[in-house]
Amino acid sequence: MANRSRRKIAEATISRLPMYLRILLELTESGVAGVSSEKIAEMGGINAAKVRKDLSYLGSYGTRGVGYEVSFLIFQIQRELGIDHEWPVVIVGAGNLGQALIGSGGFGRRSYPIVGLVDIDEAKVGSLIGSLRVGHIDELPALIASRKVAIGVVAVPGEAAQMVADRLISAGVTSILNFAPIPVSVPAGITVRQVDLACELQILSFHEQHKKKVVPWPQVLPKSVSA
Amino acid sequence: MANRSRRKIAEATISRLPMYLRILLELTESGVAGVSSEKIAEMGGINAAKVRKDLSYLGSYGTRGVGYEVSFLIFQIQRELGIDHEWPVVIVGAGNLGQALIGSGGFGRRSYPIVGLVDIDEAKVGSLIGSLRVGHIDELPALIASRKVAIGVVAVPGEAAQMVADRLISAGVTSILNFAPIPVSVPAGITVRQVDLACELQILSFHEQHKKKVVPWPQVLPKSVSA
DNA sequence: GATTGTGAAACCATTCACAGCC
DNA sequence: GGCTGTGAATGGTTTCACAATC
Repeated sequence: MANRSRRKIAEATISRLPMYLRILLELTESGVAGVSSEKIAEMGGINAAKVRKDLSYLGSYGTRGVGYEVSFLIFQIQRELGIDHEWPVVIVGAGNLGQALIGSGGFGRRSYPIVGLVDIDEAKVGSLIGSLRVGHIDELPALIASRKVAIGVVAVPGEAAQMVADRLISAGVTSILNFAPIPVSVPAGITVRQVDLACELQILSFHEQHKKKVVPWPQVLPKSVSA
Repeated sequence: MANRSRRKIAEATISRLPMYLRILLELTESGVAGVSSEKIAEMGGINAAKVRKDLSYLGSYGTRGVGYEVSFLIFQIQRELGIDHEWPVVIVGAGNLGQALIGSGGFGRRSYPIVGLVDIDEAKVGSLIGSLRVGHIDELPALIASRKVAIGVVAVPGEAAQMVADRLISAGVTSILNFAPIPVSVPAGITVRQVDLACELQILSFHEQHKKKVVPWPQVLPKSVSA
């Protein structure tokens, strides 16, 4: 409630909010109640001034001379990220990747219940993965409408990605998380995020190569957060 | 050979090189030989001036009035990314995610052969995943030395990530791609990239939430590339 | 006429440094 | 004394706009 129409949060800050949230949840689980920007910075591998500036976008929720209250910050970040309520998601593609996303638990736990898993392959339809029954892709419109799904996850091979995205959108989804290596195009108003696992490897080998040639040894590259 | 000690490539540019490579490979497969910055920009969902500036870091390989030669650009980008030769990788963790990374093919194909898959769980050791035998984590040092592995992939639950990273590093790896939701800390000289699948979802729900409240409809958010 | 390559301008993000507060 | 919050300084990225080239 406090911060409706505060100054606009910088895009770079938004991309770090999930990291802060992860760190704070970790602290909470270890029973820590208060934390300084210095400590958060160290845990995240970034600089303390950045932490303070980022957190100040949420509002002035720290106490000078003391630090931040962990549980209160968690609440504020969750609210900002839109996860003070749940976001049911549908996964298209019951292959290895789809299964990994379900199995990893990172999705279902905390705010993103997986309410449907569908595939185009008749052979997979009806089988069970974890406690989820694999549905047919034709069930998408009904599923999305009945469970009020806003976010669809594309976990299919590249060739099928555009088709799947189109079907998700026409079924009513307004955001897409795409794990296929081919970007999909979408009409205005639909948000897409593209995750390419191999791309991360390429950036890594770039640095690896140049480490050897340019800076022989003691260089600390910042840890990077995806996106 | 042409561009040793050209001006330093911007970090933001590096993060887009994998995208350009993907686009160019796609073009090549459709038999297209020449391309303009405009076309690349359109396919990547970005602005043409950015494409030109990015590509100019590699050298002046375009022809004014004409455009770029696809195959030559591919060669240059691959060289810059360090994938004119192969980078053998080891994956630690034979769970769903490890299997998905192997199965997706995006790794093994093109320059990153998976030369080892190990797990700490004795029950999994010895089983076959695709054509790979699952090894025991104790085999890491031998594997890394004999196959000259520089990059290790961490695909284990968060609790185990730091331990796995430490073992990879002491076995001789100098870069780590971490899929566990907990960042690992490493000594200077070791490069880490952190990929958090749930983090992408959180950013998506942030935009989803604010789309409704702030910008009601026609807004095109740029597609984003992970990292 | 078309398209690149690149200075210069505009914009955004990070870091510094310190006043303000506990 | 310790730590936050934030203006100001710095550094990096994107976009513009146009001369150079084919």
